[in-house]
Amino acid sequence: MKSAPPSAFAKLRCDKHVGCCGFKRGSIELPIATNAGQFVARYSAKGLAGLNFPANGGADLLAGQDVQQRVPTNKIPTQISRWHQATAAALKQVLAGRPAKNFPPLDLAGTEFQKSVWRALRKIARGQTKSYGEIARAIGRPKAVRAVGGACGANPIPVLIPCHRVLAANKKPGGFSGGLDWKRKLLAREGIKF
DNA sequence: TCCGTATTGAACT
DNA sequence: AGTTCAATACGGA
Repeated sequence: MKSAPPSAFAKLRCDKHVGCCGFKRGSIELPIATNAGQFVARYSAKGLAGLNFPANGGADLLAGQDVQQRVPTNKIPTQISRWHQATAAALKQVLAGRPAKNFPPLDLAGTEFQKSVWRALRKIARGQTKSYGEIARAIGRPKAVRAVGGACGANPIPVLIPCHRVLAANKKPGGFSGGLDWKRKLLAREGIKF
């Protein structure tokens, strides 16, 4: 038996109108089945633009207001399929506590400040942690400590951009957009105790 | 402009 | 060891 085709979930977001298939303005969402549930990846024409944790009651991301149209599997651009394979592989590696490689290109939408924070987050290796203050110093804004927390919370691609590796200065867990259980789980998989 | 925040460190019980 | 508090940068409304 073949696995279920992603077409049941693949949908096209379009800023313009129904039938806009150029993928220049819209984005497409694809599921990733893991042993921790079904994640949903969102792609723009430039790369991976978002990653959502498994929704408890169902795929809430797919119910977004701006979803205009389902996309048959064979209409998914081969480039996005390729990115999606890389995303799925990288996600599963991180969930297994292993370093991820072969990232898809990331299309990060945010302010310059947020993007600089996210860049700093990507430099935290598997199994290591940093504090919000350390991130603030790393980007040359030593006093923007709380703002770093805000940028972490606005991280559109959790897990792959490892915001879970940021703890408070006193080694308390801080917060996590996907819920602290996820943060603890991810850190535990990397052998980090706190 | 005002408000909330995934902070921090010091000064207190 | 827990609590309170001010300083602080940023982003959304």
